[in-house]
Amino acid sequence: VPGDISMTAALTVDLVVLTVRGDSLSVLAVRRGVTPYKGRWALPGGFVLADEELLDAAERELYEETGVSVDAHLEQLATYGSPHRDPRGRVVSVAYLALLPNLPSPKAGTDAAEAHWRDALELLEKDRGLAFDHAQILQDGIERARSKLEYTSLAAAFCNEEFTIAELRHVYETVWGVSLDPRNFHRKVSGTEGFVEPTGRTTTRDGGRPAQLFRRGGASLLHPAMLRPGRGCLLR
Amino acid sequence: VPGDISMTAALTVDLVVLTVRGDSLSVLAVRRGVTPYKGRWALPGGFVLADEELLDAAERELYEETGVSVDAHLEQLATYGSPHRDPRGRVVSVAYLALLPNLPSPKAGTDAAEAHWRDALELLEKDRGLAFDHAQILQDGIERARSKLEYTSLAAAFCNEEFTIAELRHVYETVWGVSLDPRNFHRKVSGTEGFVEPTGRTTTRDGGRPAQLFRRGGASLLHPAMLRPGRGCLLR
DNA sequence: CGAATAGTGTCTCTTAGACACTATGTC
DNA sequence: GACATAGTGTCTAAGAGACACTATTCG
Repeated sequence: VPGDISMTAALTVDLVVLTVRGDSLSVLAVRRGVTPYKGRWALPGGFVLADEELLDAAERELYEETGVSVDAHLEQLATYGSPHRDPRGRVVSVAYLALLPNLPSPKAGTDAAEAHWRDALELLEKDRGLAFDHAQILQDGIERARSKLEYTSLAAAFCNEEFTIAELRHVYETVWGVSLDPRNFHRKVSGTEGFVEPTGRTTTRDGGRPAQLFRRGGASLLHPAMLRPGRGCLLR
Repeated sequence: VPGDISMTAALTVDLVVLTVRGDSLSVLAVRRGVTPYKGRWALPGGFVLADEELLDAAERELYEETGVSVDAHLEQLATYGSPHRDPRGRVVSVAYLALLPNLPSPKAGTDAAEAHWRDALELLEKDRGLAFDHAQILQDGIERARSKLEYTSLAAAFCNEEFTIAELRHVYETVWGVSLDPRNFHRKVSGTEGFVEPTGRTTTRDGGRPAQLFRRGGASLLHPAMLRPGRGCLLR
């Protein structure tokens, strides 16, 4: 390691794991059992191993907390390295954003740390603060997810292998916190080539007329974009 | 610093400093004087000090290399931490993206390290490789800049305090590597509230009819977006 | 049958893009 | 005047959003 005035830091990955459960955007949170911030909610995460890639560390933590190994979207969010963000010393955290379908078994392969689904917005507002700077990280993760729904096909990462258009719409409505016209949404999604592919099968799990089932299409960037409604001509 | 299987890493910031010079998108590069990668081009950067914020470290490096302290856009790009990206040991680099107007004095407050403007795309293709993983970082920085021009008013960060619509258009054309219709571009920019504000002054520096001068407007997000032309219905 | 959800058709308004045309400076 | 660049008007095609209407299941 090079010398001079350099400095070393401990290196962690923290995860913002989002899913849609019922009508709420949920995030995976753990209750801290040790100081500092004992008893407070925190994002799951842990130290990067000596010879480990950052992304591998994130995947490992995700697996340890949820049992999920594939089928999840995982991307680097941002890095947080304020000198005193951790009272124990200089700890730099590389945050990752994961988007998951609503899992049948919420925390299958859980080890000691007990992970819980919490309403993401509620966790931000109440509970007078998450541990460390995790409120900021969560806020950034939510905003990233919201904006990526606009111009990518990432919303499908919140759905199961097979899903209906209505379920996909429910993802948008929940993440954005808005209502969308079902008819326009249907026309838009089915008209955007590569967004979804019909499987030929149908389901009646939502009642009413059977709905076609779709899987994710090949496109990752949407054109034209699926714009969030209710924004004026410009924003800050 | 907590114990167990944790690990510490040296922490650096690297800068992707972009500007538009003539008809080329240029990036600030330094020629390495020491091993490893001696004699190769690299992005400017350096170690984070013991009690320093990451953003402060990036601002400090930017100032040391260019003499620029304000008026520049500076944002975190991504973090690169492969175990062996630096042969000297585990070095994690937090990359920042800076967008500057074409400076009258390219490297005013330069210290020992000599920084040069290089054509960004040329540097990526020729020169058989930048040092470390800097080609990847540069690639990511360029792509970030390109996509942010679409939905933010960031293009004005490449211009001086006062600029003409044609100069702003030239930024888009250079960064995206396309040609835009001057008439439609003018109508679009002047019709998007908050993008630019007229100063009342004019200039004839481009020849022809005098052009109005503008300054940056209050908006940072553009609605509707300024979409890159020549993209089909979807990508990738 | 009625209730519920799926999916289509149609209309209007806004915007992108193409391009004719006018405006105002320099040589 | 010729030339160059600035800026406006107009037309067309495509997408967003509103919403009437048809389709297909369950009870």
